Formats: sequence, structure tokens, C-alpha cells
Amino acid sequence: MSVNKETGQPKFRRRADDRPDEVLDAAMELFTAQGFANTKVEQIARLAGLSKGAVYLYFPSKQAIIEALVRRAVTPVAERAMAHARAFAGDPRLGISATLRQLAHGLVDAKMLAIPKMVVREAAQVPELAQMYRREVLDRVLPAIAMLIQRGIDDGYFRPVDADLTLRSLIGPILVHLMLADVFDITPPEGLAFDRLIENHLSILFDGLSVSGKAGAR
Amino acid sequence: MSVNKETGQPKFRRRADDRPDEVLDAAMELFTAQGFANTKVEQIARLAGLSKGAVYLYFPSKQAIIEALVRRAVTPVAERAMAHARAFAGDPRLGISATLRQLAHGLVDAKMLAIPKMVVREAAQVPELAQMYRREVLDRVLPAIAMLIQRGIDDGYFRPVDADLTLRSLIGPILVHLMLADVFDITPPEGLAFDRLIENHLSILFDGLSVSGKAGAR
Amino acid sequence: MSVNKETGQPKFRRRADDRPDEVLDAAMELFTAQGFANTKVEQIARLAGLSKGAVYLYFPSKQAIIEALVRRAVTPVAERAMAHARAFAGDPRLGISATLRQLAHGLVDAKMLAIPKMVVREAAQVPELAQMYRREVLDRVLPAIAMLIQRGIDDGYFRPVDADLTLRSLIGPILVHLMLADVFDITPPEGLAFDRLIENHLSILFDGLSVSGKAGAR
Amino acid sequence: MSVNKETGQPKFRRRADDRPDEVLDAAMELFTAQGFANTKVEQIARLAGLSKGAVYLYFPSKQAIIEALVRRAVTPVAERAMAHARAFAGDPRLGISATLRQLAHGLVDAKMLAIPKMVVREAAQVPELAQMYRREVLDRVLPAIAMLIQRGIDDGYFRPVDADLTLRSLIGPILVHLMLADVFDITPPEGLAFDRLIENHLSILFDGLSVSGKAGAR
DNA sequence: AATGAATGAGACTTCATTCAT
DNA sequence: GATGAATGAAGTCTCATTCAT
Repeated sequence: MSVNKETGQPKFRRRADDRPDEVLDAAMELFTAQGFANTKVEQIARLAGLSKGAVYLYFPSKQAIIEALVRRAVTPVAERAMAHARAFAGDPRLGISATLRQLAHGLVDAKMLAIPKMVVREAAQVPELAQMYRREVLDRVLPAIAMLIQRGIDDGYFRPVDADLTLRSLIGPILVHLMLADVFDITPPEGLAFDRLIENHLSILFDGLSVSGKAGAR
Repeated sequence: MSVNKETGQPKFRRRADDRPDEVLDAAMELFTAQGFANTKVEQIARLAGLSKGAVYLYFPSKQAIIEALVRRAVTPVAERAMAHARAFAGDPRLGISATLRQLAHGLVDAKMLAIPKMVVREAAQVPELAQMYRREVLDRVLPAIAMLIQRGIDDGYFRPVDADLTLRSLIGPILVHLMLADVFDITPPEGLAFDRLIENHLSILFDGLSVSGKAGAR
Repeated sequence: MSVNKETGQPKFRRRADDRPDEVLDAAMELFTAQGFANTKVEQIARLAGLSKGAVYLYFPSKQAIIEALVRRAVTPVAERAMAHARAFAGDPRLGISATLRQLAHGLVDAKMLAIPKMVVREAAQVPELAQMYRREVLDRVLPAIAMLIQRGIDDGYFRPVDADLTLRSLIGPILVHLMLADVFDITPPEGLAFDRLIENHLSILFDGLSVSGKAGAR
Repeated sequence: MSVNKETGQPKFRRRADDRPDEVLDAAMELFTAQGFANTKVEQIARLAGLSKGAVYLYFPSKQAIIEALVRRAVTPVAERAMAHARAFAGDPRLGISATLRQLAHGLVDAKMLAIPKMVVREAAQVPELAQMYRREVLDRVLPAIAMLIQRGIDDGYFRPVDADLTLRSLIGPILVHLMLADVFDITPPEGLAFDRLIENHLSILFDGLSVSGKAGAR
């Protein structure tokens, strides 16, 4: 075993195919915590357990790291979300509910949340990030959800509302909830309470959307 | 009197008093467009019409600029929002509606939107920003809105929901709508259509909140 | 006088319009001695008496320095050489002789020689240098000399030779003489002896070019 | 015998003996095209068909490569040139003519020209190169040519000129011709035309050197 | 013998901040 | 007060060389 007796650490580690992933993991952690501009390549390297120079064996530039980061995270997310959105053939409210819960629980994981946070934060500097995220995630997931809403209307579950706008009513609260907690440290007394939020939100929303007549809004 | 008798200074002092504000205006524009780290002090100075060195006559450091920026913007916003929230004595739905519209229209103005955007983006680097924004804006405005909702419940307009969570259902869609447009360039076909969004959203929300029984949500 | 009492050196020197020239002087010395790639910007800065960063106030990059260096040196050289070449109306041999001597003596000055040396050495890396030197110097000076030779032929002083090729016979020896001395430290016993070289060379050349019949070469 | 009985090694040892030469070939090509400083060891390795690490099995450093390169090239050149210089017993003009043509044609080959080009270019950085080249090539070849000239004088073919200086008149034009073409892309209209150059040059030179009196130069 | 992943010193360049004028 | 030349720390990226395999 080629291990340094003093430190117990091998000096080199060779042919590690998962080095790039380790670099990305380290970069995500640091970018999330400090932002892209404030993270030094050396920090990423140290956290990934290699030297500054070695990072450049795997990525041609610092910007390439953040792009690879988003690219890596983006595809599986879209896949899973759309699987949910398509899975429900009957009452579309069940599909909406499941999709929303899955989305919310996914985002509670700091690892998952980190990517969209980073994309939003660095969008002005690295527009490719926003474009990629839009193309790979939003342009697939949002229409899928809008279609669920539309089916709800077509099948007589919902009033005839604008599905695209209603989509925003559907997902917006999740975003605010997360942002208040994450950025401003504002949560319900007992913690994040994501389940209660969704419960409350959907009960209002589905009621508000139901066809059984009621006094108009405003 | 064109000369101050005490100091002997000429009346027009080259608007020295406005200088700090001009610096802040310039900084806000640049921070919004490029982010804090990517904005050079020289750029701010040039846009404000003075020299790099002069900026340091008014602010001790670059970070002091962003802090002053948020501090300046933060107070009047809170004032106005709370004025609205308190103004409605009758049907609280009117108050909510008015407050939301005012909030939305305020944020359509790039100048207004810039501050929270900046706060969110730089929160990780300069936690003071988030703290200040929370203290001066959120901790005043959010409870005021929550109180409106609570009054709606107490006065029999709304079902007994959790006002704090419902608050998120109320304002979330506005945020998503703006973010989709601003970061990802995703808008309804005809443009931002903020009015339609709010119309649609409130109609759903108020219906969903109304007391007249309905099939329970899921 | 704003001079540091300890060192006698002012810490800053402001508004020095000749700073760029001082940087170029320093750069020429170092590029000549060590080559472009081996010269660090910091060395140039120190030799020019300013800081690394200040160099970038005057030149946007290291390569811009070498380009400016050649550009600065190139114009006056061409002017003077062509003035000589045009000045002789009578026996063109006098013009050739004077031009050659002027060229040779000019190049004895290390400052003058440095530029073409640098151009030749770095031509492969920075092709712009060679292009600029050709355009500004060679394309003007060489035809002027060739024209002198041609006039020598037309006026009956020289045999009908190819002026362009003979041009090479004319200036070549100066180049070899310099290169042997400069690169390989090979000189006549008494030193550079440029005058003796030219005397010897021109006596052979003019004899070889004269029309008075002689046994053909080879 | 396909296996060495002593060592038990297979007969074909993957041409390990040729490896150093292949490295030198690759290095020469790259140094010529890009200069020493701009050539990466990895490039040399790849072009030589082996790995970066293997280069260091044969050469202790990058600088050792360029030194070996010159050393390898230097000896045979001197041999051949001196063979020519000594071969002509009769009219030394024939010897000079043949030597010059051989020199010129040798240098047309990019491979041959590469070495002196490299030596000149890198002389300032690696003085050993210039010293070695002088010792092995110039100090042998130049005196041999000078001796031919001297014999021309002694035998009554040439006027009594300084053989060392005339040597420069002899070889200089070849150098300028090559340099104009190689560095500045300046050639006669039909191409390099080396034969015409030499023809023209020698006809002038031999005429100029011949004893039959003529009007003095100048 | 051979590989190529890894290292780390050091290059160029940027920019917040200072200070002589 | 105002300027902008000057500084120098610090960042990104390169590459000769080493070494585990």
C-alpha cells in the first residue's frame, strides 16, 4: 500500500476517473457558500483533495467548472420531475399535488437547491448558465405542469383559467418559502415546515380553482 | 443671499451634498447589471461623474457602498408598503388586493427591483445586507400583510388558515413571475402581463380562501 | 520638494508623460539581453523605476510592449536611411557608399541593433513584429538601395546585373560581420573594425561591378 | 539468434536506442517553429511518439535537449564543409564556388537551417549553444574558407585583400538572402532563386577580386 | 522501460486603495 | 475637495519536473 507512514495519506492518487466529480462537488459547496467570484480555484482544489494545477487537468477554466456543474445537475432533475408530471392519468389534482411535493422535497436537500440558487445568482455574469438551465429544466418542467393544469380544466376539475399564469400561482409559494428561509432566515416557528406549507397552499389553490360556483374574486 | 456670511463660501458648492447619492445611483445600476464583485470602483466613479479617488471621500470602501445602497433604499419602501397595508378598514380583501398590486407595480420598476435582487445575490458574501433588509423591510412588511389575512379570517371573510403560510401563497407568484422574466426571459406571449397575472392569481386565491364550503383540497 | 528624506527618492512621480518611453527603454534592454519570453514584466517595471501594476497603465499587455518598441524605433530609421539613399545625384557609387556606411555605423550602436535583432528573434512568436518591420523599414529601404544600384547600371557605372540580387551582395557582409561579433564573439584581432570591413567590401564590389571588361567569373 | 543469451532480452527492444534521436528530431522541428521557450515538453514527447515522462528518461531537462540537439547536428556539418574546402588543389575559385554552393544548398534544407537559426535565436538564453556552435562549426569552417581565399591571393588569382574580411563579403549575401526570405518573406519574384543569387554574387566577387587593374573603388 | 496524473513555483494581469499634487 | 498615477496583494492559469504505478 503506497501510503505515507507519517500522514497516512497517499501523496498521489492516480487514474481517478471520478476526480472531475469530486472537483464539481467541492466547487458546488464553495460557489453556494461564497459565490462564484469569491471562490478561488485553489480553494476548490484543496477541498477536492488535489492541487491547484490538477484542477486544470479536468477543466480548462474556472468558468468551465460552473458550467459543468449546472450541466451535471440539470438533466436528472428534469427527468424525474417530468416522470411525475406524466404519471397521473386520473384526477390531475393528484398529479399536481405529487409533483409539487416531489419538487419541494427535492429542493429541501441543500445539494439540489444549490444549483438553481447558483444559476440565479450568477446569471448576470454567466448567461450560459441561465440559458442552459432554462433549456434543460424549465422549458421541460414548466410546460409539463401547465399541461396538468390544462387537463384539469379540460376534464372539468378546474375553472377555465390561464394555465401558464396559474402555474406561477402554483409554484411561487414554494420559492418564497425557500428564499425567506435560506436568504433571510425567516421560517415558521417550528422550522421549515414544508409539508404544512404545501398542505395549506394546495387546499387554497384547489378550492380556488374548483368549478363549483362561488363569489368571484376581487 | 448668495454668499454665506459665516463661512465665506460661495452659494453653489458644486452640489457636494448630492455626491454620495449620485455614487449610490451609479453603484446600484452597475451592481444590478454585473454583480458586486465584477463592478470596479472606477466604473462607479465614471458613471457618477467623478474620479476614482473622490469616491473614497464619501465611502471608506467598496463594501460600504453596497451597504449604504441598501440602507438608503430600504426605509421608504417599508413606509409605503405599510401605509397601504394599514389603510383598509373594511373588507381586507381590498387591502390585500391593493397592497399586492402596489407591490407588483413597484417591482416592475427596475430601480425598485434592483435592491432586493442585489440583496439576494450578495447575501452570502455580505450577510449584513440580508440582515438589514430583513430588519428594515421584511420584518415590517410581512407581518403587516399577515395581519391583513388574519383580519380576513377573524372577520369571517376567509377560512381559518395559517396566515403566515398563506402569506407565501399570496406573494410567491409575483416573485416567480418576475424571476422567470428577469433571469430566464420567460414571459407570457404578450409581455410581462403583470395585471393579468395578479387578476388570475387573486381570483383563485380569494375563491380558495372563501368560507363557503367546498370539496376539500388534497 | 516631495522627496523622502531617508532614501532621497520620491515615492510617487506623477503625470510623467515620458513613462511609456522609459518602459520601452527598459523593455528593450531586457528583451535584447534575455529574449521576450524570459523577461518578466516585473523586471521591466523595476528597471523603469515603477511598479509591476503601473506598467499596465501604459500598455495593455506584455506583447503590446514589444510591438510598441518596434513601432517606436522603426519610423526614424527608415527616414534617415532613405534620406541618404536619395541624396546622391551624381555617381551612384558615392550614394551607395554613404548609405552603407551610415547603415553600418547606425547598427554599431547597440540601441539601434537591438531592434532588428529582437524582430528576427521573436518573429516566429509575434509575426506582427516581422510584418511591421518589413512594412516600415525593409519595404522602403531595400528598394531605395536597389534603385541606386539600378541607376549605377543605367548610367553606365555598373555592368547589367540584377539589382535585387546585388543588393544582397551589398548588405550581406555587414550582417554577417555583426552577427559573428555579436552572437559568436568572432571579430578581427583589433576589434569590430567596421570601417576596414566596408572599405574592403566596397573595393571588391565596385571593382566587380565595373563595366571595364574582365574575364567572366566562375 | 533472436534472443540474447546473456540478458534473456528479446531481440526487438522497441528501438530504445533510437529514442533519443527521435526526441531530438521532434524538438528541432518544434524549437524551430515556435522557439525554445514556447515549446512544451509534452509537445516534443507527443511528436516523438512517447510520453512526457519518457523524455526525462533520456534527457535530464529541457535545456539538455537543445544542447544535445546542437551537439548532434554540429559535427557532421563541419566535416563535410571542410572536406569541400580542402578538396580543390588548383584554381581556388573553383573551391570557393563549390563550397559556397554546397553551403547554400545545404541551408535551403529546412532541417539544416534549423540549427543555426536556433543557435542564433537562443544564444542569449543559453550561451553554451553559441559557444558549442562556434567551437565545433565556425572555428573550423571559417578558417578553411579564409585559407582558400588566402591561397587565391598567394597563387596570384586575387588582389591582396584581407582574407578574413573578404570571407564576410563571400558568405554574407547567402545569409541575407535566407533571412529576408525566411523571416520577412521577401524573395525574388520567381521564388528563392538561390542559384541565380550565387551566380550573380560570385560573378561580381571574382571580378572584384581579380588582379587585372581597374579604377579603384569608392 | 514507460506512463501520465499530480505538483507547485511562478507567470501575467486586475483592481481596491493610497497619496502627491 | 478632487484627481488619477501609482502601488502591491491576490487571482487565474501554465508548465517543467516528479513519481506511483
